[in-house]
Amino acid sequence: MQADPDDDLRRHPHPFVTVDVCLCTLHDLALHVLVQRRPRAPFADAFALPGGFVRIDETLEQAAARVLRQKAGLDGVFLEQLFTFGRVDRDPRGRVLSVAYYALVPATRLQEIPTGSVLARIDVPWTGTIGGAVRLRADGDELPVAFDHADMVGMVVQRLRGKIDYAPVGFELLPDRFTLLELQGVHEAVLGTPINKDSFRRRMLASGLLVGTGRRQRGVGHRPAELFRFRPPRRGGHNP
Amino acid sequence: MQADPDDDLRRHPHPFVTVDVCLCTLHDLALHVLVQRRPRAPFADAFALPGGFVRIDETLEQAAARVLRQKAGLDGVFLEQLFTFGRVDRDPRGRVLSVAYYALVPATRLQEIPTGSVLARIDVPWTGTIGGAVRLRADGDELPVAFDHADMVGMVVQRLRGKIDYAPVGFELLPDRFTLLELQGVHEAVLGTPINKDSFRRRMLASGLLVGTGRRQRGVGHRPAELFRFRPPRRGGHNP
DNA sequence: GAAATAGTGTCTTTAAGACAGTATGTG
DNA sequence: CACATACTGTCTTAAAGACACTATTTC
Repeated sequence: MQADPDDDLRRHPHPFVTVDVCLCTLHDLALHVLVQRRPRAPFADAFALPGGFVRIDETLEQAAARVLRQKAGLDGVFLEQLFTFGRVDRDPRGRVLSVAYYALVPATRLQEIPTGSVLARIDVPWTGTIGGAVRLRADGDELPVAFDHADMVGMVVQRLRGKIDYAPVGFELLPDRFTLLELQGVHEAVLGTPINKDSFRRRMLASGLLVGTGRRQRGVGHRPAELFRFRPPRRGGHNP
Repeated sequence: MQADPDDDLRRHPHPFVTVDVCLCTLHDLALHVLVQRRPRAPFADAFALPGGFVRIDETLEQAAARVLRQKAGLDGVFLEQLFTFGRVDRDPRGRVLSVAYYALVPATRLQEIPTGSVLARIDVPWTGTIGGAVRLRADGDELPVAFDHADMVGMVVQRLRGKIDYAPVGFELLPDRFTLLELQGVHEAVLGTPINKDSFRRRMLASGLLVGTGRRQRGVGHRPAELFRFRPPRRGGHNP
């Protein structure tokens, strides 16, 4: 941005800006996302991600956290910017940009979801990190998705797949204490492919991100596994 | 976004949106970025990335491409969205969000840079992919950087470091034909660390991204290396 | 021929995959 | 005791790093 002839655009109509939050969790070993039925046009009766306009006095991250609080009753969860969607015709009501965020929570924190909201299973029709829109299902039926939100959720899956191998995001989808097999289940659900158990074990234990609690599972019908806890790395970021 | 009480915000003042473009190239085996001296306040005489307001009828990517064309005379270069910066006080004139893009060009396409523009060397004060602001230098002197643009450039370096090992971005900084050592120089400049030559060779030749032209370097004072060309992968995205 | 980098071949090291075998809970 | 998964140890395989050696150009 700089002072130049473009400046007079400030007095012209300019785009509106919203945030949309893709709140993901793991359920039945599959990624799910929270969507809400739209009561009116556009896209009446279709399902949309929770979102809202960015206020003049809040940052984008604050706006996303506010949406999460107001529409899902959640606070203090993993929240990260995803991408800004700017197709000219993405909202038929006018020019609306959307800064998409994604949030990750363990299923234990989504026991009661607000009325009108649905936890939809994410169906990924591509492999690897190719990317593209996904389909959403509830009780086996495909849900109609509003706006470009199917692209947004698709990009979340793409981002998670690219990130889970070197950034500690898998833990965000699990409760405080978890077994190695549960963690592997998260990785497999995100990546959409089975993982070699032995090397996953070794890799995780060698990563230094896990700290064993002395405790074990109870009542599992077989030898109980040790429960681990996530230990955040010393400094932020990835430092190879 | 959805129809709810928030809708009346549409009639309230809402943020302006700009795009800023971080145009990077390689010069003297170091990453450089194009910045422009600001003639007036705010940040008068400091250096800023080229940018401009997003028009009501263009996508974000079109806006970034337009800025690149108007302010650097470039067309058809690698261009990708980076991040959207939304600090409330990032522009003292008012609430202005900025969708940052980064572009990559070979130095050969930046022979003549516009007057008022400077190709500044990027000084990275951190290692790995930790991230954070960078410093810019021209002729050894540190340049004052306007707005949050030092953070933007820092995030470009962070993104490139995370991406260069599995996505074909290194080639965008080289001319059509290049030697393996030149390609290694690009990777080393981006990563900020030396790379094992033997394994880099093997890795690159095994990647299938290079196709040898029969031609060789000329007049280099030693055995000339073969010139390679970049062959884009079959499908988009990364598919492990 | 000296200097400098290109390019080849091979040994070592490290991480992943495969798999056998033991351990320890529940029923 | 049967069963299921946890956990350990070892062999194999694949990729990276190290390094020695030959090749080819300019000066």
